Amino acid sequence: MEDANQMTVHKSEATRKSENRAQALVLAAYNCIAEKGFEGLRLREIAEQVGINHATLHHYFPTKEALIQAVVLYATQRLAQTVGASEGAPAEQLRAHFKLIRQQMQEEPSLFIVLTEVGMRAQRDPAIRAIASQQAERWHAFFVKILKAGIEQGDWSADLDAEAAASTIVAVIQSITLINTKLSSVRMEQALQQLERWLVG
Amino acid sequence: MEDANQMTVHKSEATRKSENRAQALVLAAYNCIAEKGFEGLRLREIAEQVGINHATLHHYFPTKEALIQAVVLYATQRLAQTVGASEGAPAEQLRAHFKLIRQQMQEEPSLFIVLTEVGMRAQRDPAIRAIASQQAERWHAFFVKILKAGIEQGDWSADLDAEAAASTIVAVIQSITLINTKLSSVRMEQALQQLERWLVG
Amino acid sequence: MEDANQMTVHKSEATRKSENRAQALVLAAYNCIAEKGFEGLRLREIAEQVGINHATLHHYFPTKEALIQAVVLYATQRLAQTVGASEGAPAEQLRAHFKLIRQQMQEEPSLFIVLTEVGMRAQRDPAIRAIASQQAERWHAFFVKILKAGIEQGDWSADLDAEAAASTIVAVIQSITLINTKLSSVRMEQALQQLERWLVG
Amino acid sequence: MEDANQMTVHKSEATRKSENRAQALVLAAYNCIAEKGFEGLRLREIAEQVGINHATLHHYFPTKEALIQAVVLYATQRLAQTVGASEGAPAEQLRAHFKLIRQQMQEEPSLFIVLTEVGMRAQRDPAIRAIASQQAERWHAFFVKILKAGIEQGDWSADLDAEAAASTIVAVIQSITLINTKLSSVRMEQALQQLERWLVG
DNA sequence: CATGAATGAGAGTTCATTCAT
DNA sequence: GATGAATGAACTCTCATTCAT
Repeated sequence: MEDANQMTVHKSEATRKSENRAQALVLAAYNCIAEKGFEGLRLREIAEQVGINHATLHHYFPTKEALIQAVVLYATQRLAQTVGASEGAPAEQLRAHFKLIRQQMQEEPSLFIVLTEVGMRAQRDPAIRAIASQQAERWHAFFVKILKAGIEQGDWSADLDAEAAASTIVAVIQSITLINTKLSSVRMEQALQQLERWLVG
Repeated sequence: MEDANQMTVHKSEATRKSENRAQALVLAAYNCIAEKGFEGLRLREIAEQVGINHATLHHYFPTKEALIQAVVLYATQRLAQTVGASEGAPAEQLRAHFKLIRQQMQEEPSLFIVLTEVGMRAQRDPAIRAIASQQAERWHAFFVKILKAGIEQGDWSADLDAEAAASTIVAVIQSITLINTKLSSVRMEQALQQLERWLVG
Repeated sequence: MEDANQMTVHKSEATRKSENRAQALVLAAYNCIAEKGFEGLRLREIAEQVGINHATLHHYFPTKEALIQAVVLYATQRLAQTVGASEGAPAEQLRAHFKLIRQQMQEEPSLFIVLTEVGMRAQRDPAIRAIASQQAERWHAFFVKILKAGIEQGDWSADLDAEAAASTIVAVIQSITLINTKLSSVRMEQALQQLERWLVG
Repeated sequence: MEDANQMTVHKSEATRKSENRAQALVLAAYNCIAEKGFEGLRLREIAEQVGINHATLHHYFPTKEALIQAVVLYATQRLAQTVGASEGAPAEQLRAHFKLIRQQMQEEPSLFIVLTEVGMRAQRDPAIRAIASQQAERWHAFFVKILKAGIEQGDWSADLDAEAAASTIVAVIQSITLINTKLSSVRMEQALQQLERWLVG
């Protein structure tokens, strides 16, 4: 521990600056993807936003792919922060979680846009799939755990298939930002509420 | 008259050949998008697959955008064919419809992949949004109609919000192909089944 | 003669239509060049303006070059119509001619624009040079004839170099439409008037 | 400090090399335009002449238009160098200036060819017009100044309209290279001499 | 004569990546 | 680490021309 700390402290000046810059690049790329999708991601633009030369970017991320993977990791981890913190009875947890997600969707819809982009890309890119599906599994497991606990405590009927219900929840949330017209965002809100009603009355 | 007719026939042969070509191009582009996404769509490749010079492609579709729009129209219309043909009692219709979609998903998952790509692109491209959202609305309306009929006939509780439930259904279906790992496709299957259970017991 | 006439008469229905169309194409090309220069001349556009298919254009003019040469001939001949019709005393003729040119420049500046384009192209294209320089010579000769007649009649000093003065006149007229800003068009008007003053007081 | 200076020197070496490249590209484009006009300007060819990849050209000039504007600036500035350096009495200045221009025309007729191309293009391209007309104005003003000074000193009659005469001079010079046949170049020489005779006897 | 279809050559432009400094 | 310069591969799109019908 001490060693690790010392090392961290020791390297901090150079390393932290480097990490900050890497993080700044990831953030800029993240925003760019939210706005224009992977299709619109340009390394020169990202570098410019962070205020460095585009060639310098390659010191932090050797290839475009490497930067993208960092963005994928960042996005999935941000979602993970939303997950897992809730407490209380299972039904209560679920309600709280839905609330958190609805908040997040309103405050920062870009996260869900990026996650959808990531999902599409994961279909084609195994490296990204590895990162994304791991996170999806974790999320799914989170819901399963709550649902099972709820079934045990009688919150839900023993007939409820926890695995299936968790899948549905994840599916709905994942599709939530797919279509972004005002009309559709109303639709998506309705969908989430309906899910809640089915599950937690 | 006969001559004129013959000419007409003659023309229609040429026209049909031309339309076939255009359709072949749309199909090739459709498959390409299913495989690699919009990001991986290359006009030269499409032309090559159809067996024509890439310049000839511009004879049928003046710009890449025009070709893409044709693909979007084709994909949404293919989905539309699945919708609407069902008969019987509302709950039965819904069940039949879910079955059709599950079949389609297994027989031709590419359709749903393309539709998701279209959904993403619709966020940024108004022309595509116009095509896609129109179709989404039609689909949503289709479910609302069934659900309302079912509520009237007592298939579902009067408490069920038809609009919201329809939104949920569309959301789940739309997200169904987002993650395509074998594991996840099991998940999506589960999600659809869960939906069915909630709705039609 | 009779034969020629008969042939002309005989062919007139088909031939005249054909010639009309060829003429229409030349006119359309002429206007296009006046607007956008040779650089902006597109066969498809010309054909469309005349209302025929672009492939059909090649029945009238086998190549783009052939059409351009026809335009060059047309433009130089239009200028020739302005030249040569004047009558009266030499100084009077010159004055009248300047007046005509000033009129033409105001009524149809495009002619002079096209002629300048032709002049530039003649530098590079021998076929065009042959057409254009022949006309320029004719024009120059026209001024020389007037000036010499005027010198004989005492309108101008015997010191006046008719050849040189004619060259100056042609040069000024040719440059007249080169720069087209409002300011410049004032300048060009001044230049013509100054020439007149020098020559005819 | 020395280090910093060295760095500055170092940088200037790189900068100078870069500027040389840019200048070389402008020169190559200039020559190309002189030979084939704007119509015949091909970026790949220019890059090849300078010995770089055509993509590298875009490092120096982001678009073709930018390169063209640089050529326009270069050509007008070269002409400007001829203008303005003369000394002595007005009539003498004018004579000297005509001599300079005649020299320049013989030594490097391409400058005048390019300037004419620029003039044509200025009609359609506002950005080029801004550059070119500014230079034309400067040139015109130069002649006006000389002529007015000459009128004051009695070199020319007070009747001479300095503005108009200056316009004529500019017009003649501008048209000088329009037609380039040997015959015509004799004509242009004559035109310039006639102008001189009218003005400075 | 007229046309839609097809083509080849080539245009300007983009962009991730590499490399010497 | 940082940078400007350079590159190659690929992109979409244009256009005069040809040809079968």
